[in-house]
Amino acid sequence: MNLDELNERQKEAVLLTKGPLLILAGAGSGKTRVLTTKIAYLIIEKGISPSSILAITFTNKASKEMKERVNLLIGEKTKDIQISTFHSFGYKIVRENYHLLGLEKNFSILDENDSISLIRKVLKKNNLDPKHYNPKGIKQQISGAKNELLNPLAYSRYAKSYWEKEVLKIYKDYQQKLQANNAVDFDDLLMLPVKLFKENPQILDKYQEHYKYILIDEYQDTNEAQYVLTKKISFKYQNICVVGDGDQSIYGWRGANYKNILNFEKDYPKAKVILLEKNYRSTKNILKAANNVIKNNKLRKEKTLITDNEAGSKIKHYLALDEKDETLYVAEVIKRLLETGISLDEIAVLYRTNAQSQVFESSFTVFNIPYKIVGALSFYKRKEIKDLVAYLKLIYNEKDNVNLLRCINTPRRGIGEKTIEDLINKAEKENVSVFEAIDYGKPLEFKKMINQLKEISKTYSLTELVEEVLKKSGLEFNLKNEGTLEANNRLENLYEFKSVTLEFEKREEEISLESFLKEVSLISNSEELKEEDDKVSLMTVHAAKGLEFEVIFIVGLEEGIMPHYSAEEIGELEEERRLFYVAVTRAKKHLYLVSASQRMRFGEIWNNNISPFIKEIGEDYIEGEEGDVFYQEVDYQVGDLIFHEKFGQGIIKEINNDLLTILFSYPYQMKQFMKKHKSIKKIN
DNA sequence: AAGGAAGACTTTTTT
DNA sequence: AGTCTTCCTT
Repeated sequence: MNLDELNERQKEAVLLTKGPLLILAGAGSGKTRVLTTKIAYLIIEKGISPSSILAITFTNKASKEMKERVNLLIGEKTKDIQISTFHSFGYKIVRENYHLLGLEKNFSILDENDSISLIRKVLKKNNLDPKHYNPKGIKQQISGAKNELLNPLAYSRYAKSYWEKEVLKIYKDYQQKLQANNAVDFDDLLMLPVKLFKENPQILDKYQEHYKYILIDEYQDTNEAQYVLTKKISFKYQNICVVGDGDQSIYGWRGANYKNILNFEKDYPKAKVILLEKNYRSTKNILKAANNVIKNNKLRKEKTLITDNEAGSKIKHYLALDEKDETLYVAEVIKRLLETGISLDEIAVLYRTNAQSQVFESSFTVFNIPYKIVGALSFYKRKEIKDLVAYLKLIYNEKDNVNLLRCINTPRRGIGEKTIEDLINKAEKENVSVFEAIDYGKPLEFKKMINQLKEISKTYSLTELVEEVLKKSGLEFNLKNEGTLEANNRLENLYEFKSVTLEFEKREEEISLESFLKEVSLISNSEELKEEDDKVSLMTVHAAKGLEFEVIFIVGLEEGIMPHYSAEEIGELEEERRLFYVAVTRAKKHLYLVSASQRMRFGEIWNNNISPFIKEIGEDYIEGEEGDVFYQEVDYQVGDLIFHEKFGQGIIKEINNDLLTILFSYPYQMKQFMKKHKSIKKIN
């Protein structure tokens, strides 16, 4: 194998195939290349069987990319390698051993919202007021416990405060409900395998023999459960290679413990450590800015990235009036960049919270800038899709009460609250599932329908099953009848779901309701919006991790947004700084930072200060847009004549603060511009 | 049981 | 500001 394209350190990391290895890889230092090359090297040069390699990533996107890149190196053998996310790997183990974990074969996976609604039910049953016992907060608490591998018993020893003791009660009930539903939640997918291995050493041994070579990406983001899981599997052969960067640890809030990376050498005394500090991605300016920012973190291992790349242009900062102006600025710069030959897919806009995407969506639509939202409110979280999936999940696992309750009266079929309550009570008394408890009236009609669909699911294809569900359930009929714009939209989404199943049937070898539901449950992002699309990417900084773009806009750089107002302790603030660091290091050539001095939040206007992180960059590497055309302040009046580079001559019809409404001649008509927009000039 | 109105809550980030 | 929940009326 030709390793000439790797630098010495990278080569070393690839060649070291035996024993524990920690690769501390700075941003843009080619760690994915190292990982994929290493996998190929193991197979081609070392003759390791692909099936004995386990490569773990955090996101589906990352695992998909790894598969693609390994595939380029070794071709179809790739499919024998276990490349998956932690959760997906956990699912595999649980499925292979369901009987030892108190589950039936067709167990369901409850997503975040399913879990929360289950907690709501537990609260209701215990007569606890959801206003006082915030279901989401309790979910987080339980989730935190599970990530620390605390089952209710262990948690009872740990729980000290009044609040924790209250949570404990709910946790216990919640676990029971899960069991009764023949269901697991996301966290169980990590926790159950560990439980399995603790209780069954011979099974652990089987997995240890199977996966002799283990590679883990983004190791700084592992939580206790993930840490213990991989430690157990790798313990026998100790061929474990982990890659990470403490400076990019941004998942502390979901239990990630970047100390796992610091402790690696303690866990594996024979561990080798390789440092990758050479950056191949960014310009010197961008990299120096990033270094300057991150060095303000006290709780870190010293590391300085260097690059041979050119100095590049300075980072730009623009102070927008408000969130609308922010989008106008970005849109304008994008238009300008396109003229210099940069293409849309080389540009990304990064923000702290999903909610910030909305303004960009509307502006980009107006300005005719094609965009795609990466991650975010996904297709699968839409109401109509969740309804449809609820039917599928119920068909697959009739004990899944959560999904039964979701669809039993959706669309409305005259099964009201009282009826449902009676059914739940009956089920509880008889110790059966709600589905089983149904024996008369309208619910019985529903039950018969589901049973029919069950039969259908045995012989029909997935897509045909979906069609039947849409027909028999009345989902389709009701939306068609409604006829509103929104209903049509929902209907389209349901039809779109058929292309999801079609695509799945084409792609996968093993087509079953089971494998399909697994994928739907674990892929929460509507990720594949066709990568090759030439569009600007909009995403959260979290979603941007691992990606790179020629041009990056980081928007909403205000105190309260980034750093987020919820970050109070020093540790949390440092995580916000790492987040900013991750954002900055996504940029290859051009980096634009934008803050808005005013922003609408929760329907209120907020005045925020500029993010302190911007000052940390250092004056040498950043310049304000003040000197730029964006800051020409001209006194405009209604009736003034304007010249626009594209629309020609126009006249100001209205002035609203900094917004001009200008009437252009045919065929352009009325358009609105910010006063300081560079494309317009006053004609004297 | 359904539909509409008032009211609460949201927006941290993901599997 | 927009969505989701709960309450109230029919």
